[in-house]
Amino acid sequence: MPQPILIAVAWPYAQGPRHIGHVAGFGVPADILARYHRLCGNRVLMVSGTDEHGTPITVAADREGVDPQVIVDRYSQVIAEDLRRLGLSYDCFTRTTTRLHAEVVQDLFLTLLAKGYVFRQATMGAFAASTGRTLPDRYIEGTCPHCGHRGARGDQCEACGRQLDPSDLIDPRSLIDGQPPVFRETEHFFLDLPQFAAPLRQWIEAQTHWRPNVRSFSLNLLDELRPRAYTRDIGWGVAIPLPEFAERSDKRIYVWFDAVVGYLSASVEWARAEATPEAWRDFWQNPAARHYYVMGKDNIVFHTIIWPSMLLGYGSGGEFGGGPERPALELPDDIVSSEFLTMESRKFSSSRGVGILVGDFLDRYDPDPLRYYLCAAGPESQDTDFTWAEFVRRNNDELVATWGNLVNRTCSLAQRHFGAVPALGEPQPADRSVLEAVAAGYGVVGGLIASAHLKSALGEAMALAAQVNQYLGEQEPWRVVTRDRDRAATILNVALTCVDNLKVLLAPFLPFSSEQVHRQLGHEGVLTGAPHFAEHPDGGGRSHRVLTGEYGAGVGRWTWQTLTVGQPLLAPQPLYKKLDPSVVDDELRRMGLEPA
RNA sequence: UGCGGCGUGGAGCAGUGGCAGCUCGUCGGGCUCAUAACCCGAAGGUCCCGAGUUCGAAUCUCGGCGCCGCAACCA
Repeated sequence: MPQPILIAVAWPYAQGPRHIGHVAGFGVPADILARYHRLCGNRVLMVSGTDEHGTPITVAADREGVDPQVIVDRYSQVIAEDLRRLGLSYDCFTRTTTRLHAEVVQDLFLTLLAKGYVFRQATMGAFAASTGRTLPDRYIEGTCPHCGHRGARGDQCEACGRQLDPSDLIDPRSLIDGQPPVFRETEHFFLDLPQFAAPLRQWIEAQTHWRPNVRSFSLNLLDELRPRAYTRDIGWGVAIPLPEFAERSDKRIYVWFDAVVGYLSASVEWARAEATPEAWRDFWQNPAARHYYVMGKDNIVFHTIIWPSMLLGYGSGGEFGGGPERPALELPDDIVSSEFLTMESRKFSSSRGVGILVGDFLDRYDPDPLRYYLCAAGPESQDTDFTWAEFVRRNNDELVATWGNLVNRTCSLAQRHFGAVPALGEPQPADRSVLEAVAAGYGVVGGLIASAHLKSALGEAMALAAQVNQYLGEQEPWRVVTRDRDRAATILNVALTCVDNLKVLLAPFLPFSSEQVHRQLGHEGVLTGAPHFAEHPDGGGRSHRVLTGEYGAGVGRWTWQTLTVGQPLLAPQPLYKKLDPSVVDDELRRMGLEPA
C-alpha cells in the first residue's frame, strides 16, 4: 500500500551561493530517499526552500547598500538553479519570504501564544549602535576575560574554548560596524520549552532507530531546557501578528522559528498548487505517514527540540491545522543528520573563501560523479575530507571502471553482435546465480536506503556491478560468440538484464546516468521526471518561482525488470568521463593551494 | 571547560571479545568485449602509546598522545 513519505530538507540560507558541503549534508541524502520511495510507489512530498530572513542577510544588504529583498531574490535564484542542476527532485522548493509562509508562521505563533506556550519577558540584549538591531553573539568580538585572547567572540573564546556572555568581553565591538555594542533591556516573546521537556523526553527515548549521536545529544539538551526567545529586534523577518506590532518595524519573529515552519507552509503551498488544497493533511495529520528530516549536524537542536516543541504545542492547531476535530500534526520519525565535510583538510567557510561552490563544480563536472562522491565518501557518520585526488580516484577507478565500463562493454557486445536484446536460452547455474544476486539487491539496497544507510546501500549496488563484471570475465561472451551464437545470446541477455536492473538500483544515487542507460537499452519514456521551475501564485497578484517536478510520470519501478527480446539497442555512449589526473593540480591552484 | 567523534597495511574505510577485512593503489599473470577499462593471484598491518580485565582484546576498563566536531543569540 502506498505510504505517504514526507522528506523535509533543511533550508539553505540565501546569503550567498552554497558550497558542496551544504548539498552533502542535506541535498543528496534527501534526494536519494525521495527517489527511492517514489520508485517503490510511495507518495513522496519533498519540501524545502531558501531561508531568507535573519541578521546575515541584513548585513549583506547593508554592505551593498541595497534592500534585503535584493539579496534574497538574487541568491534564491542561484541556489535553486544549483539544486536543479544536481537533480534534486523537490516537489516544492520555495522561499520563506512568501505571503503564505508568513500566514502559517503567524498562525503557529498565535496558537502557541493562546495556549500559553509563548510568553513575554524583558531581557538584556546587545544592539548594533549604528542600526539599533539585535546584535547576535557571534557578531561581537572582544578580549576574552579568561585568557586575554583578543579575538574572542560573544558566545565563546576560540583560544581557551570557554563559553562567554557578550557582556563579559573586555573592550567589545561589533563585527558589523566596529562600534561597541549597546546593551539595553528589550522585551521578547519566549517559547516556553520547559513545558515540553517531559513529552520530548518520552518521545526521543522511544526513537531508538535514530543515529546514536543524534539521540544522546538531544537527550542531553533536555536536562537544561530553558525558555528561548522567539523574536529579535530586527526589521527583516515575519511580522508579529498582534495589533500593537502592526505599525512597528523593529521587532520580528526569529529567523529559525520561521524557517522550521517552512516544512509545513511549503507542504500547504504544494497542495494548493496541485489544486488539491487539503492534500498536505495526508502527510501531516496522518499517523501512517513517515517523516524524514535531512540536515547537517549543526541543525539537530532545531529539529529534535524546537520544531517538535512547536508541533506538540500546536497540536491539531489553529487556522491551518483545522482545530480539535483534526489529528495533531505528526512529529519527525527519522532525523537524518550528516556530519561535516571539510575541504582539503580545511573547514568549509563562506566568509574565508574556503569551499567549492555547487555551481562552479557543475560548470566543470557532471552531477552524477559529484553525487557519487558525496554519497560514497561523504560525511554520513563522521566528518570527512573532500580532496580532489579522492574525487578523481572515485570517478575513474570506481564509477568509470566498475559501473560505466560494465554498461559500455555489455551494450557494445550486444549491439555489435545482435543489434537488439538477444534471446535467452536455457540458463546455466552461473547465469541463475548472477541474476539472483542482482534480484536480491532490491531488498538489500532498498532496506539500507529506507533506514538511511546510504553509503552502505550504494556500496552494495556497486558490489553487484562488480559481480556482473566478474560474470562476464568468466563467461567470455566475446569468445563464445564465434563458436556458439545461442550461448552468447544467453550470456548477453543475462548481462543486459543485470544492467537493466542495476540501473534501477542505482537510480536514486545516479539519476542522470540511469536515465541514459534506460534510453541506451531501447526503453520508452523516462525513469523519473526531472525537476524544473514553475511559478506559484502568492496572492495579491504576486508569484514566485519554485522548483518542482512531475516525478510520478516516470516508468521506473523498484522491482525486477524483464527485457523484451528483440528490443533494439542504441549505440552505446560512455556514461562518465574519465578525468585526467592533472585536474587535481588545476583545482588546487584554483583554490589557491599549492599542488602537492 | 563540557559533550561527542576519530586514530586499523601507500590512500579511503569496515570490523565492539575468538585465526585482521573491503574498495582503490602496487607487483605478477590472464583476457582483449570495454573509457589502458575487465578477470585471477601476490606482497604489504607492533589494529596511536602504556597499564589493566579476560583462557583470549583492534574490540571492554583506566591513563596518556594526536587530530576533528559540537556546545541551542551564526544560520
